[in-house]
Amino acid sequence: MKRVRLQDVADRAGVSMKTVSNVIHDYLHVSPQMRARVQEAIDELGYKPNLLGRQLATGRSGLIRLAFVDISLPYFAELARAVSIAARPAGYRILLEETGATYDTERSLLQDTESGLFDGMLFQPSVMTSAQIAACRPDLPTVLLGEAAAPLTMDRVMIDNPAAAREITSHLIASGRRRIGFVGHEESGLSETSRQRLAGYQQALDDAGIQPDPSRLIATKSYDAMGAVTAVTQRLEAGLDVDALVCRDDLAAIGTLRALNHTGLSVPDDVAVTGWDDIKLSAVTFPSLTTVSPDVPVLATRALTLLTERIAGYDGMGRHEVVPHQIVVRESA
Amino acid sequence: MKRVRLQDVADRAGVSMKTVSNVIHDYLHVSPQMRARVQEAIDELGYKPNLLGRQLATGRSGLIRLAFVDISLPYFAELARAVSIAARPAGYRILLEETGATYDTERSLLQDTESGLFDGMLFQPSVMTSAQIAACRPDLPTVLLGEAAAPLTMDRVMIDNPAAAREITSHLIASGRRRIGFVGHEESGLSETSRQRLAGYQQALDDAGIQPDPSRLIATKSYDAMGAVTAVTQRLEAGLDVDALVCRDDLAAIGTLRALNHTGLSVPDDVAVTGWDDIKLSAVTFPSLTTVSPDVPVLATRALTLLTERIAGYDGMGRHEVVPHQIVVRESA
DNA sequence: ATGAAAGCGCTAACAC
DNA sequence: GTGTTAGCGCTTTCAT
Repeated sequence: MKRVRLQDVADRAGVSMKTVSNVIHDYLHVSPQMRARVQEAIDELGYKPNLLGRQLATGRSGLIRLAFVDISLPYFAELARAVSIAARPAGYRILLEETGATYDTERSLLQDTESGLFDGMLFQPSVMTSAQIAACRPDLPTVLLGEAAAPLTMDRVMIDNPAAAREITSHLIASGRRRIGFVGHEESGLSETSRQRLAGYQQALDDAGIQPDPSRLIATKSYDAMGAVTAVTQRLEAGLDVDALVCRDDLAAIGTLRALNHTGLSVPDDVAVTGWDDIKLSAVTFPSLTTVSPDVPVLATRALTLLTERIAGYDGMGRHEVVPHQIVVRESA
Repeated sequence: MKRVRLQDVADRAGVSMKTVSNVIHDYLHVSPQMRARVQEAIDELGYKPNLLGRQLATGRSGLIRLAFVDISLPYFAELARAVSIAARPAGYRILLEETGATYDTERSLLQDTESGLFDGMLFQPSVMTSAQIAACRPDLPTVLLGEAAAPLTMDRVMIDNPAAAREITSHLIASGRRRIGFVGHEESGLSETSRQRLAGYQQALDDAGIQPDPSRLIATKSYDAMGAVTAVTQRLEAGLDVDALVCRDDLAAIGTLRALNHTGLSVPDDVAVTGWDDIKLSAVTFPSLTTVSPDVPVLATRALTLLTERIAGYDGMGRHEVVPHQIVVRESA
């Protein structure tokens, strides 16, 4: 069975392409009998509009590029789901793009050598700095996600990281912890994310008159939980002295949980632990994680709204939106 | 700055569109000086080929639809990553589609009312039966993923579920367990996946001359870990008598771990636990999970190869491929 | 080795 | 209300 085109349907129904197009798009001013006749032809021929033709004619693809480090990191998987759910009613589909946290890949997202495929992009940078991003001036409508790098000229949606870090650290202090460490920042090349969370962590200590102790900072080699297992275990064996650990994200917290358990320390009795992201599994670890919970559905919705406005032609300065977060208190702290 | 088209570049360089096109596609027979002149025009104008035009002209979009239940389930996130990595060198991009495990959504994937956007589809069904899928006859080249429903006419890639279930259950038996339960199948409407894993589990018990005990089967209300926490906790409180639990997947196992810990039972001393999928976190739980590890990269690669062949026009019977798996023994069993 | 021109399938402005 | 027609930007025979 060969391909059926709009013209074929028109011929079959004895009308023009325009009329068939009207029927397909539920255009108002079509007489019922005409509509029925055309619909019949569509059904008989099994006509399916070819989206490539439509896209070329309208100049819009209905595709949004969603780019971040790695879909296998639970936070990003959950983010992708939220975005994909929010995109559907807006008539957009999501095309997945992973950067692997390399500069070249991130840059090539902004400096695309081809055009037309995407109507817009949602991009959570991880290694590019604000200045580098600003220098690229993507010609695709773009909204940045997360706390990393955002030039004033571009839209961005995030949660207030320093505030959240301060809150969750204060929660630990309020429960009597004093020897509070931090787990999960990069060994070198601190990301903006880590920087902001560390800043909030330190601020909370300062607020409470606690002297921050650099020996309680535990960097990791990778963003997965294993990186934290290795790093924390090693530092515990070296005599790390803490009664609480603020982790950069839930994966680091899960790794930390394992390292502590493995060393024979009990959570939260010996050491309290907090996470960040509130990934689904954080409620099921043992003990379950006290964590920072960003409102991901709102984040996705807002980002998509801003992007839609850009696509529609809005050309003003960058809007930097902050969406809500909360501290979810569970067993680990 | 307005859009630059192929014709603009051609005008600028004083050549025809064809020549510009040749340069862009690294066509062999172009004189070096011509190539240089055209390239200069491309650079000066900042020309970026419009993919929509190309797609319409070639009839191929370079897009593959990847459809499964829910990207926020770690196994699917890891699968998506593997597919997206395998797709890149083949020149394909991945468009994400979640079915939410509903019949209507799965069906609408196969009965698409539009065409042209995708060159092919990778689809892991979860609720449709083989007969239902066969009845739909998608007109898009399609390869099915996973053990669920696959008509003889369609390609499919999976691991040998009954064998793997039998192996991991036998591993428990070999380590002296006898009162072995199963966790994580659906309360009603057993999926093909659960059916096959239960079959292998039962086979292993039969092999060892152990009488399967239906009271040791623990169904769950959802595929997330929470479903297992609830179900297992409840059954433990009701006096469940087991020394091992084979879980349908790692999420169920993680939930089971928590339920056991919470009840004061130790893993693996009191109860051994096994998972399925070898998601990244299964190495970091405490205790870490003994689990079935499908070779996901190979699965993704093979699926993509079969799909590429279909796209290229292969029209033979369905190929049903089995990719390797192994039992990864960790602390939990 | 390069150019001319006919599509790819659909949309939308304009005419009737 | 419905038909005509000119693109959308690129590829691709077929000439030259």
